[in-house]
Amino acid sequence: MRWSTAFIPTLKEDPADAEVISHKLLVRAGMIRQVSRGIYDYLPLALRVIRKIETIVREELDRAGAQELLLPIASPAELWQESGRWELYGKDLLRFKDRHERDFCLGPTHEEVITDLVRRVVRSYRELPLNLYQIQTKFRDEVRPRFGLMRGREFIMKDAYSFHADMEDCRREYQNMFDTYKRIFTRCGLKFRPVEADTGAIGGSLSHEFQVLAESGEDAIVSCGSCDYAANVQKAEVKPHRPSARDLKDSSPPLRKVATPDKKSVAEVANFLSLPPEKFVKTIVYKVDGSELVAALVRGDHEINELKLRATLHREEVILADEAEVEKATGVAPGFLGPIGLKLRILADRAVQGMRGAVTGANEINAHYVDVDQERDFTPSAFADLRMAVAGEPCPRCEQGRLESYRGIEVGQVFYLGKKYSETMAATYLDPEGRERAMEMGCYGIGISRLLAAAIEQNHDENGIIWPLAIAPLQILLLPINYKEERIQNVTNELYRDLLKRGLEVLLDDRDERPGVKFKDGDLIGIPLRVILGAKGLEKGRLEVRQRRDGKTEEISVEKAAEAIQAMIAEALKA
RNA sequence: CGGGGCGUGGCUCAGCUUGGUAGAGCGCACGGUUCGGGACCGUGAAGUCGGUGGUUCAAAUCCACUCGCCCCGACCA
Repeated sequence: MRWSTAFIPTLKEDPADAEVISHKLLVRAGMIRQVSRGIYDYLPLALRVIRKIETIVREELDRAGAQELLLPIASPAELWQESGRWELYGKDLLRFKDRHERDFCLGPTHEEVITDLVRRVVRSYRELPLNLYQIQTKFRDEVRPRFGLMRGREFIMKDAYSFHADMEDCRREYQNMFDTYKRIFTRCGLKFRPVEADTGAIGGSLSHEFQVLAESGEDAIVSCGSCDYAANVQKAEVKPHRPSARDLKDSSPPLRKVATPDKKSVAEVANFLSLPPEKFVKTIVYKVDGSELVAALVRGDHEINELKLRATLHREEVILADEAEVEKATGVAPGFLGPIGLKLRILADRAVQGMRGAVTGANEINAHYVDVDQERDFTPSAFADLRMAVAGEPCPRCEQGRLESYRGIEVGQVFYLGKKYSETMAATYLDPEGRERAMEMGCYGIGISRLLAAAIEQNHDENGIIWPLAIAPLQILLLPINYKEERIQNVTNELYRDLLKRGLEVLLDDRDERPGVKFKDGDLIGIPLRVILGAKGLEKGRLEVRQRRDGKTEEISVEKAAEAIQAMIAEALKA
C-alpha cells in the first residue's frame, strides 16, 4: 500500500467533538468519520483492523466448533412479539414500517431470529448441539451514544447462539466459549479480565463479561487481591455482615426526634447533625411490577443495587417510585422517610442489621429520628444483600482477600440462557424417548468495533496509537527520508516488493513530505514496525528498524533487511 | 426526557457583549528556498456565518422558532 494514493486523511488537531482518547485518535489517524450521532464511516485503515479482529474471531470460533452464518438486519415485529421483547425492549429498538405498513425493526441482537430458524429446522436430539454465529452490523438506538466507537448506535458485533439437548451440554459449551474468548482476546494483544456479570435485557441466569482494563471504561469492576473472584459491581456480592460484639453490647439512649428543616439527602442531614453518613439508614421506595410499593433500607454511606433488590424480590420490574406515589402511600415526601412506623413492606441490607445510634427519617416533614436502635425500634421483613460492593471490603469468596476496583470496557459477554427463548418461542426437539423438550440455549457476543476502540484506549501514547501487532492495520511502515532521491527510491522500492513477496503487510510512505511530517503521521497511525531509509545509512548499506511501542531502534544491513524484518514479525506474532 | 455548551472556508478557532458589507493558524493550489521529528518566503483559491422567520436603513452579531452536534444527568430521598 502506497501512502501517496491511500485514503488516510490524518489530522493535526483533535476533532472538536471527541472526548476520549480512542475517539480522538481514530479520527486523527484517518480511520473513522462521524456521519450522525453514534454512526460512523469506517475508512480503509479501520476496516483493516476490523478484518484482522474478525479473522481471529472466526479462526477461534471455527476451531471451537461453531459455524458461521448470516442473519438479516431487519426482522419482522411478529418474532419480537412472540418473545415479548417488542414491548420490553423499549426505545433502543429502532422500529419502522415497510411499504405495506408492516412493523419491522433493525436487529439489536438476534435471539428471536436465530431461534425461529433453528426451531423450523431441528427436530431431533441427534441434530444437537449447534453453535451458530455471525459477524454483522447491529443497531441499538441508545439513549446516549458517546465516546466514538465505544458506545455507538450502529456497531459491528459477533453474536453466537448455541442450542443443546440438556443443561449439562449447554454448560459445557458455555465453558467452551469462555475459554475461546480468552484465547481471542489474548491473541488480540489485550489486557482483559473475565468478570461475573448481570444478565440484563438478554435474560438468563449465568453470565460473564470480558472487560478490557482501561481508566476510561464505562464499567466498574471489582476483583479480589488474593483469589480469582472478579465481578461487575452490578453483580458483585458482599460478604455477609456480622454485627460486631461491641455494637451488640452497648446500651442505646432512647429514640429522639429532631427537626431537620429542608434537609433531605444523607449528605445534607449528616452535615446538619454533624454525624457521619455511616450512621444513617436510607429508606428508598420502589414500585414493584407496576403496583406494590416496597421500601429498601441501606446504610447512608452505601449504594443500593437495584439488580440485587430485584433478585431478592424475585420480580421482573423494580423501579424507583416517584414522589407523588411515595407521598400517597406514606404521607410524607421522600427525604424524610424512615422504617419506624412505615406502612410498607421493608427489606433491609445486611449492613443495617443491628445498627445502633442510627439516624433515619421520621416519616414526618422536616424531621428525623436519632439514636435509632434497629433491634429495638424496627424490624424489616427480611435482611438481604442489597448494596453495591465497594473497594476495600472483604472478598465474598475467600477468607483473607480484599476487593480492588478497576474500570473496564466490556468487549464480550457470554450468557447461559436456559429455556428463556426456546420455551416462549417453542423451539423444541424430540429426545431419545420421543418426548418433546425445549432446547437449552446459550449466547455469546463480542463487540468488534468496540474492541477496536478498547485496543486504542489501552495502547497509545502522546504521539498516537500503538497497535498490538496481531490487529495492526499494517505490520510495517517503510519510511524513506527523501523518496524523490533516486538511490533511496530504488532501495525502498526493492525492499517494498521483497516484503510484499514474503506476504507481509507494508505501507510505503512515498509522499513528498518532510521527514518530520512522515514521522508524526507514522506514530499517529501506530504501525508496529517502522523502517527508516535515509541517505546517511544507505551509504553504509544500512537502514533502521524501530519499534513503535518502545522506540527501540536497531540498524540492519540493506541486503538482509527483508529477511530480518520477516523474522522480527514472525517472532513478534509468536509471542 | 431534563440541564449546560457549541454550530463562522476542509480542520481548529477568533469576531457576537456595544449591529455598519467576514478574520487567523493549519490544510489546499502555484512558484522559490529547504529536507532525520508537524520548515520558510511569496502568490492564490476557497465561507448561503446550521436553517427559517422577525426587528432594523443595515444582522455572523439582537429576537423567536427550528435542525444538528458535544457534555452532564435522567432513580438513591
